Amino acid sequence: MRIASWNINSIRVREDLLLDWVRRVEPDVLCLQETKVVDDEFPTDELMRLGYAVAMSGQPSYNGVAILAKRPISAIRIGLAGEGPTAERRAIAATVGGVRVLNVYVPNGKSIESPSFVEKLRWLERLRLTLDTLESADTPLVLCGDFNICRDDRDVYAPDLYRGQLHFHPDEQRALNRVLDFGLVDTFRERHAEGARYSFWDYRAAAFRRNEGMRIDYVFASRALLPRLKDCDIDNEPRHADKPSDHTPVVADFTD
DNA sequence: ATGGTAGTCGAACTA
Repeated sequence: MRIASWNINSIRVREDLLLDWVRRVEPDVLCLQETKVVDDEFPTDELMRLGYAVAMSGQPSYNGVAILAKRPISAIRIGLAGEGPTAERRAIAATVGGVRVLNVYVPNGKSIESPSFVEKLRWLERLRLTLDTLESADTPLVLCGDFNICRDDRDVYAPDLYRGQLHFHPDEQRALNRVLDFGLVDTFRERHAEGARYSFWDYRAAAFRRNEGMRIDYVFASRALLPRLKDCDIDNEPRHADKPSDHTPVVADFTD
């Protein structure tokens, strides 16, 4: 079972790139972030023609998450525990092929001095609360998405430049570790110890050409699912496109 | 080169 996560940065602009990638990689589950469309404008028909069912939670202009699956989708849940209908669309969960899948787009935080940074930390606390109250690490579960946090020095191209700054601040690293303490493991790190493997490169300053990136997108697996992990890797190919997303997909393979 | 680039929406905000 192949489960992938990709911050697509506007599904309207990236529709052809997405469909080409899906045809080539054929994920069983694809979690998308930053779709930036309301549900009516989501390319549901095109994806259905490729055999995918779609669960989505969109909003105008910003955010928006979706889960695409080649197998039937059930138990769809929009948002985090306790969120009202006006909350930003940053989380969606669904069950596919016996695996509980949580797809999240963690707030960026803007800067460590910003109130948005505090909101980012609180959002991660609510994610942990959602796991504690509604999920179990003793069943097959994947938590994936754009977390906007580098976990350690290997995950950022210039650790000494970014240390203590946004995406690489101990407060957000601690908040993410509290989420993982639920019973989740970084599947990429289970298979790859090397640094300089990134999932995001800023559009500016030829960052991708220089491989000046960050690993901020993850596929985490519950301790119950981890024994089924075959591999996890980052697919840089779509970042070479004419109009790429600034993120590239993370792909994890599990035995059925 | 004295910020850079991209998306949304149609000025300014987000990333």
